[in-house]
Amino acid sequence: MIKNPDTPVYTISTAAKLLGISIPTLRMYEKEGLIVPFKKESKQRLYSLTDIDRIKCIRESINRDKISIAGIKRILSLIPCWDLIKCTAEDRTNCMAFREHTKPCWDYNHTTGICGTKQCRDCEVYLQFAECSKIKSHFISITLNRNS
Amino acid sequence: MIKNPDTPVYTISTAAKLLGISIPTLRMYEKEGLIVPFKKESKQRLYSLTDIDRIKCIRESINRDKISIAGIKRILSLIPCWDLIKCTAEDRTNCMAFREHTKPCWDYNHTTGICGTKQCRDCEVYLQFAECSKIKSHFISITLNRNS
DNA sequence: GATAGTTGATAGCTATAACTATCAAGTTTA
DNA sequence: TAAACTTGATAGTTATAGCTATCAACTATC
Repeated sequence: MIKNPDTPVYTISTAAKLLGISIPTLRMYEKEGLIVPFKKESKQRLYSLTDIDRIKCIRESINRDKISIAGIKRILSLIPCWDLIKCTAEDRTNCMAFREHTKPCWDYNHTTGICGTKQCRDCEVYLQFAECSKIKSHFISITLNRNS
Repeated sequence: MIKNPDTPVYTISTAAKLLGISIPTLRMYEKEGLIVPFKKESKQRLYSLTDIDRIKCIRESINRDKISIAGIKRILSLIPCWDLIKCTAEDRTNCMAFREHTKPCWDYNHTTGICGTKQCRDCEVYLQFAECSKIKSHFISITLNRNS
């Protein structure tokens, strides 16, 4: 029996039911680069429990906090991925996710560096920031744990 | 002849003309906590050249980038003010701007710590992030200059 | 002291972001 | 092999965010 919350198990229809939203909405979030569901070879999407929680968080930002999707994308683009996965200086200068601030790193097509070697869905950057509030607390720990 | 771009010189009507927007819009941005114009004793507002540029930047985020005002507020709330002005640990735990992530630090009523001693408008945190793109580049310099 | 600007506040407009319904074609499952 | 899903895509709906007009009262400026 699978208990790992990161294992993709829910089809798009069950995910939509669990969240109380429509299927096209889930596809839109994906097209906007907010989520990266698992995809079978047949292109069928599967969502994990963490995915469901991530989408709940996105919906709270949109509905309760009135943050637009473009706003969420910019916020996610601020995650210091280069620091988490320890990019080389060369990796960084070649990386659009490092230079821009329009969308999350996992919405770029990475070919070089560490990002070229793994699926963004399985990357610690994606996994670590499923919850929205983690972003600020990450910056707090970065600044406070720094030895200046 | 005054050349300092931070000196408040423009009335609200000239600021509105320079930006091509209405006066109520400028007052709304202020009410939302996006800007902190100088106020004379008579409550009359005065805007500096830096203020004008700051508002231009806000308008680009809203109109071109489709980021909502609530989204801009959350982004500005991520600025590590505690790190810039070197808050004490006690200051931080008492500070809502440190604990929350809903609006910029300069939109809180600070009474204790360093923030209780000066006007937010004159604070380096406010002055340093007049330009939107400065936020990500600040995080970049924090992470890259860290001696781990 | 009269004209032009300011203040805060309320009410109304409008463009559009977020979402859903529906489609034909393909895939899964029993 | 049929029923129930899925896929991507387009077109339509709706709530509301962002903005403006306008108000009476107050303040600046000449």
